[in-house]
Amino acid sequence: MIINKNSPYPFYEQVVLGIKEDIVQGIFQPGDKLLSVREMASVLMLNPNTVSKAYKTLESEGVIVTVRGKGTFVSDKQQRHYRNEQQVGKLKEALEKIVIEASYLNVSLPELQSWLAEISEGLGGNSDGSKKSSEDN
Amino acid sequence: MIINKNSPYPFYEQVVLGIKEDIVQGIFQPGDKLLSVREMASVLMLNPNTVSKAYKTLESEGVIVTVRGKGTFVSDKQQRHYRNEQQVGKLKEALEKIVIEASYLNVSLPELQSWLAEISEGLGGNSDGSKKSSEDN
Amino acid sequence: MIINKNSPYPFYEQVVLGIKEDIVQGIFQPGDKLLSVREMASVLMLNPNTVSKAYKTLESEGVIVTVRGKGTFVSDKQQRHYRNEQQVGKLKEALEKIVIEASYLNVSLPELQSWLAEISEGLGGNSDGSKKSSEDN
Amino acid sequence: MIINKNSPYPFYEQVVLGIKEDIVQGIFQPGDKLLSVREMASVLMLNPNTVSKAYKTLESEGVIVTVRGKGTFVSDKQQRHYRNEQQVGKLKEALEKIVIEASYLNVSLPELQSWLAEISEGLGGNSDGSKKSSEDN
DNA sequence: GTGGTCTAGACCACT
DNA sequence: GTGGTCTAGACCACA
Repeated sequence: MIINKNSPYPFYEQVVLGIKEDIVQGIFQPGDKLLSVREMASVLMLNPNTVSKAYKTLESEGVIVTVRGKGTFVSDKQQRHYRNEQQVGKLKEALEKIVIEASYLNVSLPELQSWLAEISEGLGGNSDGSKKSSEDN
Repeated sequence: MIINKNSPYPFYEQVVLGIKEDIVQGIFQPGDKLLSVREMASVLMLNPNTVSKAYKTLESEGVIVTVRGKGTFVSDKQQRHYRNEQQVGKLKEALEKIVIEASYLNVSLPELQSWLAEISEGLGGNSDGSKKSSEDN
Repeated sequence: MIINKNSPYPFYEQVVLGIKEDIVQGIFQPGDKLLSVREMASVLMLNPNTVSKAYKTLESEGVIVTVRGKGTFVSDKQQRHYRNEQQVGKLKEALEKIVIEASYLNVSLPELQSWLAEISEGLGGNSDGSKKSSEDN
Repeated sequence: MIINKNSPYPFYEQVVLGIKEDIVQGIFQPGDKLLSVREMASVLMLNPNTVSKAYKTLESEGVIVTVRGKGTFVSDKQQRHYRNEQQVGKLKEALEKIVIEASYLNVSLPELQSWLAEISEGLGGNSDGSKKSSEDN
């Protein structure tokens, strides 16, 4: 995971997304222990408060669970993979925004579609146990 | 155009997006005069400064042009439709974020693809003169 | 004289400058009669109020004089060519601003100097009677 | 930096220019942290919003970068020193205006040239590390 | 009438 | 602490 300090996205959101990405890719499996807030902060060169906020966000979304005195773990699949229609709505809205912006940047629909396929391919929605290398994250 | 006062997006960004959407849909044509800052503010129940900020943002993106003492107008297509690769990169990144979130919400790739098609259809990249009713905005 | 309706400069200032330019170039001589406000407005496709404001500005600077019932005339040289140190100060300040901006645009000093020479050449500070064609103004 | 509250230039533009000047003179170096919006506002006796607007303008020009929650910093030279021909055109136009006004104030070309040399000397396009005192600002 | 600038003061997100 | 957003209301320049 890399934090882009010049990104318009807040650091903590980048952490949230990065961890989700790792889980989607199967790098992290349910039950795996995450780095502690301090370790993660050290690795990413962020303020521990920032990492803490990210963990809290993930926990509120049910993605991870914190066990006092033990650490933070990736929660079970069932717990996270429920379909919140409200959030689905937001997602659709975000996609709509992208389509409008794309139109302004001369990015065609087929191009968007190919991006979509390409990204999905890259993430590899593999929910099986095959881990991917994460050396450069 | 409706401003969602509970949205996490700033009002002025919603205005920016809304106007872009109207232009993409052909409701606004190049050369058309937008509502004045005050009128728009009144219609949307926003502070004129907020609308002004949106207009300035759109102007800096080349979407509209303001003529002092006259008003604000939709600029010519040629002027806005250049392809800024940096912004295209951002767009792709945003799409990536969506794919990850989708995976989390149990939204499948085919579903995303169908959304994409559906949204594009709805906007209808019609660059001809046929205006669409704006009732459904 | 051409009014650039997309220029950041106000129309009336462009008119002021344009007339001064014509006088500097010798197209207008002391005593010459200017177009009436209405004629000038018609020629330049401007609102008469705008031209009127330009004329008033020029008159307050002593560049032209208005004779009631007769029209507006270029004033005598002596009257206009006095050296107002306050305005000279402003001029110097404006030049300073240009130098700073130039530095930001990678425009070197020699380049600025050559521009200066070139522009002066173009205007041709000819105070003799030789008129220049003004067809394209 | 001094804000002239009687100047025809907007405050925020004066701030923009003043900061650029400081950078050109080497008082501010790439990476240096600017005063916070509130501090600068306090020092200049302006409203924070006005300073904020200046900072945003500078950021949009690539002169400075803001890091959320951290502050505002002078950006790297490479990032800002690209040559935008459109802006160069504006610069030339501004110089032209000055030449015309100069002619009206009996300021000769040689005098303008000496001003130019003098100003450049004063700013001293020193890109080395030698800071200048800012007492005379 | 138009948009542009400025102020004062509030609240929020981020570090 | 930082900057970002929003409001309310004032004044000005321009057409």
